[in-house]
Amino acid sequence: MKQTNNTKFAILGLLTTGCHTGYAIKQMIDQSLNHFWKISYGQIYPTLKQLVADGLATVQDTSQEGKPDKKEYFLTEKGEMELRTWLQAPINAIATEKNEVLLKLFFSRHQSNQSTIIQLEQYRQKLHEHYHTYDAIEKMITTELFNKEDAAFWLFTLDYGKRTTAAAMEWCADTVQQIQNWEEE
Amino acid sequence: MKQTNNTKFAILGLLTTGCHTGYAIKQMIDQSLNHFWKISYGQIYPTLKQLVADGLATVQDTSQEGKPDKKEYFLTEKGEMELRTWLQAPINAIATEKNEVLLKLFFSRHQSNQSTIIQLEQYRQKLHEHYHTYDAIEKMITTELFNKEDAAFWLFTLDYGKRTTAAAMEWCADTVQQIQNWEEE
DNA sequence: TACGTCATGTAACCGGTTACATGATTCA
DNA sequence: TGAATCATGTAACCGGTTACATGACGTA
Repeated sequence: MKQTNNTKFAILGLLTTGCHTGYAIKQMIDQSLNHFWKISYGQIYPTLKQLVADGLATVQDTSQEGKPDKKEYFLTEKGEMELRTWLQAPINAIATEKNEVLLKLFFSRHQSNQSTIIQLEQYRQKLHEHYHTYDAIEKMITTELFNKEDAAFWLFTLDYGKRTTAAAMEWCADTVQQIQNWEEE
Repeated sequence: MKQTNNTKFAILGLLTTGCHTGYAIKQMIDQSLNHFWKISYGQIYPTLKQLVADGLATVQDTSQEGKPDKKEYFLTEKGEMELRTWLQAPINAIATEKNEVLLKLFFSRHQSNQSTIIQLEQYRQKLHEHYHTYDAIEKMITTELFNKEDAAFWLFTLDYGKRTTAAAMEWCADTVQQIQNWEEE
């Protein structure tokens, strides 16, 4: 029994945010949803086609000046209803995120403490970069003129990213510290 | 160009923790690695077979009293080397974890604030349960006699889970609070 | 005899990425 | 003429789950 296909709803939702082409959807995902959802063209275009087939969206060929033609998709009423129904449906179990660093740490008695520390420091560095990305997106949303109603929710998702990333960074620092303390004994 | 196949290394690593059968590996994963890695039998058994084919492990049929026969796998020296090499290899980019709650929140202007709050509360409840699971595993590791060298690292991974979960729970509470404040204006 | 645990395995399916193909338009 | 951006699309592949099949052994 399958349950998810949340990607379909991600696209359904993005069609309400001013994105109406596969290309625009992809850009939006890479810019703003990147920290909790990502989709490739290999999914986007077939899904859009499917939405039309299911009567959840309509297409329309549009020619532009100075740019190639594009296909614009718009939600139908049925599509909007589908989105709202999904929004209210209870969430499934929290997905297990695969964490390569934790997996390595789990088996780290097989390597030197120094090697483990290097891994943790590298991880912290990456988390740090992520954190700054969140900051940058946050500034973009607050300064550029987006739909104000959407913006509040988008900032919430960024806050989530910042908080959990900050917690992970602290953990990194503390764990490195603890391993270093072993050495001194 | 593929990169990962970390699952192979997860199994390689688990063979050093006292697990020597596919069944035991599965149990270990469900009990202790569940929050950052999970593997189904559909991957375990074929992978074990592959490890032997690649000379990274050996098999041996063992009959037990009072239990069915089993196949015991042991790392070869080549297998141990493979594990150590992987441990020291730099981590790839941090994987994007798909978060259904954040996805819904992102589009939540399409539903009532009350519905959004319900979702967030349900999420917080699930995080809460996860937190208690971490606590339980932590107690198990500290009380039962495990390899002490392994135990320290295992506790680090649990600490990570607890800290990031705690941060997420706080975010939930604060976000609900903010949405409720809107109503009062 | 039926249930629970221990134990091994695989075929079908599915969500998703990667790599590739194509082509319009603009600008340096 | 060649690079950058805008734009659409798909076939091959892959990691992984699900559902199913099988069976030994102990215990109620």
